[in-house]
This record gives sequence, structure tokens and C-alpha cells, in this order.
Amino acid sequence: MRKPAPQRKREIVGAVLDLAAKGGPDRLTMQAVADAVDLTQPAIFRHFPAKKDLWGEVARSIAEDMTQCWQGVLCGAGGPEEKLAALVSAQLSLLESRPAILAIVFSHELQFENAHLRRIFHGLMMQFHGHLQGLLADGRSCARAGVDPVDAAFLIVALVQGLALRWSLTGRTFSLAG
Amino acid sequence: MRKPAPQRKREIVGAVLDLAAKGGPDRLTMQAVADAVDLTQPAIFRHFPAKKDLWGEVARSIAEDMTQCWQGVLCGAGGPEEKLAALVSAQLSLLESRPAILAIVFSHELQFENAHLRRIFHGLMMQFHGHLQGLLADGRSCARAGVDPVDAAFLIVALVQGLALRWSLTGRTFSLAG
DNA sequence: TCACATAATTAGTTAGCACTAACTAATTTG
DNA sequence: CAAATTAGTTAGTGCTAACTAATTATGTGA
Repeated sequence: MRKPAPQRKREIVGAVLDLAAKGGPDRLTMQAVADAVDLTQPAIFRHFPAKKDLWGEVARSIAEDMTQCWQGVLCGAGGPEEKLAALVSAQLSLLESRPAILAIVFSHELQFENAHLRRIFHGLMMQFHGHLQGLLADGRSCARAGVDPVDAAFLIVALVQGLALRWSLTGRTFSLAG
Repeated sequence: MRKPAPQRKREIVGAVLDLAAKGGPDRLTMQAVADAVDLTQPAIFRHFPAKKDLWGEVARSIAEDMTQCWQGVLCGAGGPEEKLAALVSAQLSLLESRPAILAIVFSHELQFENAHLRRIFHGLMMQFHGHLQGLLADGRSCARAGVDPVDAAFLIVALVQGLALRWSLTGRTFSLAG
């Protein structure tokens, strides 16, 4: 069935997110993507001139979701301490609801192949760290304990990521956000 | 040059550890391994009937290194608190000195393809957790703070892994153990 | 020194991958 | 309704991967 290009592009990106979560981003073939959206393989190349462009669009879409998720918390009500807890919790929920994100972070594509992808995700991590740091600096507990907000933020990031890694390694058998 | 099989096998496993750290485990080809040990590609198949067998041997070798590293700390002198710090520090040093380990943990091969590999590494993680938990239970600080040693151990594992992930994502630009 | 075991080679096969060229069918627009 | 645009197809290229069959070289023990 023939569809307008922008809609098709969204469908394809969605299929990639789905497939990346299921079978991993590295063995993801253009054929598999095509099958998922019921097209022939060369049709994908009409919408994305090369595979890396497809990855680029996927990364863009994830970055959008993430920053939106964070903004939702930061713009909400509550003091720094509550926001901090809410931010961490929101991040875990997001990672749990979009398994493709972690699969991509751990992927060969990101870790060794696609520098652009790596830059985007590293940037997202630093943004998350920045939000944490800001909230920690606003709050009182940090100053009271004499802890550097930068260090504390890195600690929290490491905790979140370590937890996420464990979740991934155990085959997502427990609830991340719970 | 013709060499006895056991020695060749060790050489090949060593080459895989080296190449996996450099270029990632997933794009690792039998040809690259063969080049690294100065053999033709089919010669590798004399020593390992299939690629997965090669991965199996690599995992075995890593597991051996790790448990030996832990035993060194646990059998040494010092109270539970000192041993705990030493264990974490030793683990970080090991991960830093053998970058292949993390590369394999994050690999598609492990995460999606090779269940045997995943089981071995998950088992190692649980062993590490067990050691931490034991030391925490022996020590006094935990009981004093009313924290469950199991939970505390999971926290430490997550921290170590999160730190390692960050180290990996940033291209190993800072010192893990430092 | 000669036969045997085995480490290694040469020369393939098969399969799957990203990507392209040429063409066709559907949709929009003047 | 005709012309232009655009979404899609069929067929194919070139490459690279794991793995195999047949053969050759090399070290060793009787």
C-alpha cells in the first residue's frame, strides 16, 4: 500500500525501535525492517539513503522522547529533593518502556561503529547528569553532607546505568522502575 | 610455523581477547583472528570447530581470571571492611586491564545471540555479588545502619557496572581504578 | 629412515548483507 | 483528463562472512 513519505518514515523508525529491542540493533538488517513495515527491502532506501541515516533518525527520536520526559519532571511542582527522586524514577520508567534505548547503548553499532550515534547518547547522558547536578545544588542535603554535587550526580548516573545493565543482562526479568 | 595444538589454542584465545577489546567482539571475524596469529583462516577451525566454541573458551579463560582475582583478595589479610574495599578496587583494576571483558558484556554476541556466554557472565556477576554480600554481613557497618547486605551488595554491583559503562562509553578516557 | 599422526594450506561453497538500476503504479496538480 | 511527481517493485551487483574438502608439509617414535 502506498503511503505519504513522512508517515512511512515514522513507521520505519518505529519498526526499528521495535526490532532493536527484540533482536538487538547490530544484526538488524534492512530486510527485517522492510518485512516489519510490509515493504520490499529497496523501498527503505527511498526514505533513508543509507543505513546510518536510519540510525540517525532513530537517535533523534529517542533524544526527543528523553528530553521531553525530563522537562515534564523539571517543570512540574515540588522541591529539589522531590524532583530529584522523580527524575531518576522517570528515567528508569522510560528505559523500561523503551527497551531499544538500552539495546542501542550497549550495541556494537554505537560502541565501535557509529560515532554520530555515540555522540548523541553521550550528550544525553551528560544532560541527565546536568539536571541531577542542578537539583543537587539547589537542595540542602548535599551542602550539609559536604558532598560535591558533580560527584554525587555522577554517582547517581552510574547507579541508574548499572541497574539498567543488570536489568538487561538478566533478560529484563525484574521491574526497573519498581 | 607448526605448533602443538594446546599452545596454539591459548594463542588464539589471547588474540581474540586482544581484538575484542580493540574493535569490538561482534565484528570479530575468523579471518582477523587468523591474521593475528599468522595463520590462514581455516586453520582456526582445526582448533575450534565453530565460532561459538571459540567464544566458549574465551569465556572460560575470563571466568578463571576473575575468580582467581577475587580469591586473591578474599584469602588475604584484613577485616571485612578492608576486604570489601579491596575487592571492589581489584574488580575495577581487572576490568581496566582487560577491556575485552566489558566489550564482551556489552556485545550483541552475549546480549542476544549466545545464551551460553550470557549465562557464564551472569553467573560471574552473581558470584561477585555473593562475595560482597558475605563481606557486608561479616562487617558491622551494615547492621548498624540497618541495611540489608543483599540490597547493599546489589547497590555496589550496580555502581561498579555503571562506572564501567561510563568508562566504556567515554572511550576509556579516565582511569577506572583510580 | 620410514611410517604415522596432525598442523597447516589451497581452493572452494553457500548464504546473507548493503546498496543500485531500471522500471511500474499510484497520487497529485494544472 | 493529461502531465508530472513520487512510492513502490523486480532483478541484480559486489562484498564478506562462516565453514568444508582435499591435499600438503612437518615433527616424532619405532
